[in-house]
Amino acid sequence: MLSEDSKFMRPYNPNATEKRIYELWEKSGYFNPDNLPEADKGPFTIIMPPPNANGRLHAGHALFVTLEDIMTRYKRLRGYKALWLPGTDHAGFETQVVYEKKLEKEGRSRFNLTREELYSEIMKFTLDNKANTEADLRSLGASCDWSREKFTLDADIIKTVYDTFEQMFKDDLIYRGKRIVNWCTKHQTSLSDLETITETRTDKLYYMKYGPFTIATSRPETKFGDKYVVMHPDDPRYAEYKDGQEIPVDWLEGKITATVVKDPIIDMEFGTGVMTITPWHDIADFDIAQRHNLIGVEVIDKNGRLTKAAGKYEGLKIEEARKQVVENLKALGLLEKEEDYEHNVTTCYKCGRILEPRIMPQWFVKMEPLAKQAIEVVKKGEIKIIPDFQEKIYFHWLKNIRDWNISRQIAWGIPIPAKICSNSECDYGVVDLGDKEKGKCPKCGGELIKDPDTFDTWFSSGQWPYATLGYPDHSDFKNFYPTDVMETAGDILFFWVARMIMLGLYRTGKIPFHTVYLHGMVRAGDKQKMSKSKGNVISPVDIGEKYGTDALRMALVVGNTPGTDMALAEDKIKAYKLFANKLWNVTRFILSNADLDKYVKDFSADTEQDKELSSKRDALLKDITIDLDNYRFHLASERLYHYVWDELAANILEDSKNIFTGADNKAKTSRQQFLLNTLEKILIALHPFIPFITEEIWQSLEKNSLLIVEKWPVK
RNA sequence: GCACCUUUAGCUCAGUUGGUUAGAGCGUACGAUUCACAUUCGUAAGGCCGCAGGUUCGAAUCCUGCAAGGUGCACCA
Repeated sequence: MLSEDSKFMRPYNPNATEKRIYELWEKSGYFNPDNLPEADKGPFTIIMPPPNANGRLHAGHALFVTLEDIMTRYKRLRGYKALWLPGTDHAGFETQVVYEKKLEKEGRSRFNLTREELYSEIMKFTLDNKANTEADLRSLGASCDWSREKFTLDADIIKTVYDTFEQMFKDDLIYRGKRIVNWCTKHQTSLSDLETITETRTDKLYYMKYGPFTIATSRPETKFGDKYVVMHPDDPRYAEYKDGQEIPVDWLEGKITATVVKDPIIDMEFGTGVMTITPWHDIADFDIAQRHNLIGVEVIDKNGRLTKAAGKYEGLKIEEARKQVVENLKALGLLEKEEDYEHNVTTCYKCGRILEPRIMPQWFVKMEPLAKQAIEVVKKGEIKIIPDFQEKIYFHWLKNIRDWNISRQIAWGIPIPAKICSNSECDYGVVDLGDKEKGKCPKCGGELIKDPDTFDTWFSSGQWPYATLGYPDHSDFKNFYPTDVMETAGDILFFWVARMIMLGLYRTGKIPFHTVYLHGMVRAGDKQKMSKSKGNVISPVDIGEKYGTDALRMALVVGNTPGTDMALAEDKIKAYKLFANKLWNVTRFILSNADLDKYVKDFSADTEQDKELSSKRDALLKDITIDLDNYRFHLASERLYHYVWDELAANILEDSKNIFTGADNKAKTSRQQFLLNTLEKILIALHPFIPFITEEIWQSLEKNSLLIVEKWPVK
C-alpha cells in the first residue's frame, strides 16, 4: 500500500517542498482569475497593501500575507474568480529616510547630491528591494496574480494620480495656501498632522514683564516678531485695554509698540490670562492671527536658527538662543519668575526632533466634504470595519479632521504637476499637467516655476484600489471594482484606509471595498515591540526556513483576533511544525492501511460508526465554513487543528487499528474509504491556512489535479 | 482634557449571538512508549474570568461605576 521508498516514510521536509510547490502553482496560472474557467460565483478581489520597497519583509508583513492568502485561497476553492493584486510602494518619505540613514552610514549626505542624483540613487535602491519583496512574498506562499502586479511609480498609476489632482483642483477640493505646517529641521520637509507624534515634556515656563502685563511663555526665543498681546474679552483684570489699542513696551531690543487683541480662545485661568503670539511658529497662534488678520514675522528659519528679525541673536540655534534671551531678560529685569510645567510638543515621527511649525505655501486637500461622505458609507453599513470598535475611532478622527497638507519638500516621490509662484511669500499655484502654464504670476507678477515638491506618498496610495485596476476604462476596473476586502494594519486606518474611502468615493463615485479587516501588531514573544536594537526580531523568511512556512502561518493565525496585537514566540511556531508533522503521519498511516486505487470518490459510509463519524466531520466542515465567511480565521484554524490532532489522529486512527486487525471486512472497507475521504476533505479545508504541505500531500493522492483549485467540501 | 482598547491558568491568548463541571498552546509534575509520529500518548496540579453594584431563572459574556495598563486624538501660552 505504501512502498518503502515513499516520501511518507520520511519526515516532512518543508525546505525541499515549498519552492517546488510554489512553482507548480505559479506555472498553473491559477493565481490569475482569468484562468479559473469553472469559477462561477463571480469575482472576489483583494488589493494587496503594497509593502514599502525599502527592506525585507518583517513579521507584520507575514501576518497580512497569511490573512489575505487565506481569504483568497478560500474563495478560490469556493469557486470565485479570486483576484489578489500584488504591488509595492515607493513609500516617499519613509524610503527617503531609510536611504538617508544609509548615506549617513557611508559618511555621505543627501545635501551634497542634486535632487536628480538623489532620486536616481533611491530608485535603484528601491528597485533592488522591490525584487527582494517579491521573492519574500513568494516564499510566504502568497497566491497573488503576478501578471497584474503594480508599483506606485508605474506610469499609469502616476497618470491616475495626476488626473485626480487636476480634477480636485477644478472642483475646489485642492488649494494652494500659505498656512502653518509641521516642519522637520532634520529632514527639511513639511509633514502632515498624521506624521507627527505628540510627546509630553517638562519645560520651564517663563513669566516676563511685557509693558503693563506679565506674560507666560515656554519659548522666549520666539518673542521678537510679536507685537501683539492677547487676552480674553471678558477678563475684568484687563477691561481697561481695548481691542486694537497700542501700548508702549520695553523689550529686549528696546522700545516697541504692542497691539492689544481680544480673543475668547484665551484661558483666563492659565498663567496671567495674557499672552503674546507667534503666528509664524505656533499653530494656535496662527489661528488667532488668521481670525484677526494679523501680520506674522518669521523668527526661525528652515534649519532651526533665528532669523534677522531676532537682531543680534540671528543665526543662533533655538536652544542656545533661549539661553541667551533668558539671561538678557534677567539682566534687563524683565524676567519675573520661571517654573516647571508639563506640556506637549509635536515631534517628527521618524527622528523625534521637535517640529518647528512654520508658514509656507503648500498644497492642501479640503477634507470636510470628503470626510462627510466617508462617514456616511460606514454609518450606512456599506463599508463594514472589522473589528467594529475601529469604526468609532474612524468616526472620531473624521469628525475632527483638518485639511491635509500633501506637499513634501523631498526628492523621492511623485512630482507635483503644478506651476507655482517663485516668490516664496506668494501662495499662487496652478495645476499644470501639460506644461502649458507660462509667464507671470497673476497674483503678484512673480515668475511661474515648476513646483519642486513631491506628493505625500499617501495621496497616491490613497488611490490604490482604483488606480491598480486601471480606472476608468480598463476591463479590470469594470470587473473587479468595488473590491471586496481591504485587509491591513490597524495603525494605518487614518493614513490609508480612510483616505482610500474618501478618494475612492470622490473619484469613482463608489466605495473601494465593502469590508475592512484590520489586524493588530505582531510583537515579540514577551509582548515587546520587535526592533533590531532589541534583537528580538523574527524574520519570517528565516523562520520559514527553520520550521516551514506553514508552521509560521498557522502560528500567526491561530488565536489571533482582529485588531488585537499578538505575541509571536518561537515556541508557538515550533508547535505548528509538529502539527505539520502530525498531518504528514496521519497521511502515512492512512495510505499504509487503505488502498488508494480502490478509493471511491463519492463514498458514503457503510457502518453506523462511520456514518456518525462522517456526519461529525461534516458538521465541523460546516462550522469552519461559517467561521471563514465571517472572518473568524483564528477559530477556523484552531478547530481544524483540534480535529486533526484530537479527533482524527487520537481517536479515529487508534480505533481504526482495531478494525484493520479484525475480521469484519465490511467495516474494514468502510473505514478505509472513510479515511481517504476525510483526508481529502480535511486537506482542502486546511489548504488556505497551510497551503504547502496540503498541496504536497494532495499531489500524492490525486495525480492530475491541483489542490489550489479543488472544490470546497461544503456547499 | 476627550476618545478607544485591554484586564480569564505561571506565560501568551481563545471563549461566535448570555445556557451544564470556563478552554487551547507553551511551561510544570508524574508515568508509559521498539505500535503512523526526528516523537507521541496518558494522568495531574494550576482560575473569586480586574473590583463593586445592577438586569436575568441563569452573566467571563449585557448595563452602571471604579481601578490598573496601553493606544489614539486635541491650538492651553
